[in-house]
Amino acid sequence: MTDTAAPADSLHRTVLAWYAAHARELPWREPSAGPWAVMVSEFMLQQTPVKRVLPVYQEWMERWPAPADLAAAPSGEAVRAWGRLGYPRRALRLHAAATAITERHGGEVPTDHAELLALPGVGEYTAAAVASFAHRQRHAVLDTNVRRVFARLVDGSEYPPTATTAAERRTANALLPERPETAATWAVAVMELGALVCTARSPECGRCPVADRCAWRLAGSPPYQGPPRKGQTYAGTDRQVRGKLLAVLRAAEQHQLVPQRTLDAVWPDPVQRARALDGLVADGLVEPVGPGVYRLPG
DNA sequence: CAGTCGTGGGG
DNA sequence: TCCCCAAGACT
Repeated sequence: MTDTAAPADSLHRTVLAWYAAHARELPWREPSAGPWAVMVSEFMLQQTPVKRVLPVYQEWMERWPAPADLAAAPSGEAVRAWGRLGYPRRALRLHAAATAITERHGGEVPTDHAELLALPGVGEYTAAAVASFAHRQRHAVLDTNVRRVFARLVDGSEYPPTATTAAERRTANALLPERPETAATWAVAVMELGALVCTARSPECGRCPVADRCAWRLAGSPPYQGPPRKGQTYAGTDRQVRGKLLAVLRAAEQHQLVPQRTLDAVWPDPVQRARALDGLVADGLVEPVGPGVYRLPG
């Protein structure tokens, strides 16, 4: 045997061949893309589609080609450059991760999974993704795409459970090729299959290389039966107000101060407005400079 | 562990 | 139009 146990071997070959033929060309997958590039892309891709990440990613890497470059900039500049990607705390965490990498790891993105996990903004998924994609290590990489593919292919369910379970980790590990290099390509290949073919809403099973062995299809594609999946409410919430406030602050020049009344214009309810602004300050996304004057953190 | 945290595009 | 959801992390 080479890398894989017999039953999974055919599955590996099939998915890897599909990936070789259909993988998207993305900048963080180029041979020139190092661990930092992979890490930046992973932060930006948390809950944000590839298409919207691309332009911001390109500018970001030109401006801050290494962790030390970002660490040397004010955190507010990271928030500004983040633009409208959403969840701007990710920008703050990426800046904090760059600082930690610079201070604790000599400016090199760590290779060790536990050290990656210890970085701000790096959870189970991102640690495994960087270790796998950038450092070519053998890790189960469980993101929403992979979980959905395995739910269908292996478990016969249309959707995975709400939170990642031990059973899912066992499945992912059991299917992981032995050879690290193969495992790393397998991880990104399964993810790509979920992103392009085995999608959440309308999977294109006619184009799926493993449709013939998909447990969900073989069961007749039964509709999801679990508990109703949580819808994300947004309109009228603090999140929307925070977004509007931060948009105003991003639009200001770096050293320009924004007066309270400018912020007051974004939302009619003063109570909610104040709560949202306080939250942004507490999160470190906004810096109060003086009485009624704000800016992005310098 | 369920809630919170942005934003925009496609069905 | 409205609703879903997109390479999650943190509390």
